[in-house]
Amino acid sequence: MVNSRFAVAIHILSLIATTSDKALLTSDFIAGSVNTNPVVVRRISSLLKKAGLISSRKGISGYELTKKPEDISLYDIYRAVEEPKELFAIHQAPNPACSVGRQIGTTLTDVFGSVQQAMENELRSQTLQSILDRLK
Amino acid sequence: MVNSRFAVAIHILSLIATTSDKALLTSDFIAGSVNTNPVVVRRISSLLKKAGLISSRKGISGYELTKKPEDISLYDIYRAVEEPKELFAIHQAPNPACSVGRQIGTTLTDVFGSVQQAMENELRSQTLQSILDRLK
DNA sequence: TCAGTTGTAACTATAATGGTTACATCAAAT
DNA sequence: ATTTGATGTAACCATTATAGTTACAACTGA
Repeated sequence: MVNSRFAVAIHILSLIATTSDKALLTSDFIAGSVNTNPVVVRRISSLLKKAGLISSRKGISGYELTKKPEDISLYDIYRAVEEPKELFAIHQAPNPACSVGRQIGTTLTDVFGSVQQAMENELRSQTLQSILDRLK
Repeated sequence: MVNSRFAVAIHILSLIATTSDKALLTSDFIAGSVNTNPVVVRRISSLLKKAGLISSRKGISGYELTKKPEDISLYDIYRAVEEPKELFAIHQAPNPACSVGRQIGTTLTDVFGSVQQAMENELRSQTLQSILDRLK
């Protein structure tokens, strides 16, 4: 497998959304639920904070959502924790002396772009609230 | 970037489809167009061959498509060269003592599955022929 | 002042990937 | 038959991404 940051981010946000006593939500506590190291939680929380999805203050325990769960799409979360890289890489510098080599780059950019669009549209169609509904 | 096998596979198949003199299609020649090492080409060709998309014979130069370009979907190519792994990984062993931890696994499997479906459907909707059309 | 927490830098182990060398195997031309 | 040139594949290396970990500065409230 490649990368579980997205999954962990959703886990973290779900915990925050469903825990009424916010002071319980230390990175240690969250790490216990995710089953990882507290620093991993703080690292991902830091990304979610930069993206404006949660708030926290140094020295004080507790994280809070800054938006309602129905206003946080999975796309928002995805963009918060993933590098803005493409789904599929395109090999560098194909031979411009070859007809295929000359045009494959832009062609693949277009095609891969439409695939990525399809994926991102699906991510946009679901929210943290949809996740919470499924958890019940 | 992560993985350009898919892009290289499409490049290889496009070259095979558009080259009339099949004997020209050595791994060396293809590598010259892709701008990589011939072994990389043979490695990916081997996967395409296992998937039944092309044919070749040891000792004889030349690769050939075994199907018409309109009958090779991008999904077929994708499946030929990518490990059957999920788009997003799910963290292992979340805490079953926690309500979220207990249910997040199946929830994420469902949600990520629908996202992957969306992506794969888009891949199924395009073929090698659509790529060739764009190359003109 | 002190205990507990977040934020972050730094290091490590692991895994995936692409490039490379090497070589066995095979087919066709000579 | 020998030689030449090709595919098929194993093996190794360098690079990169990731998750886990240790360490510690900065901060808050008791």
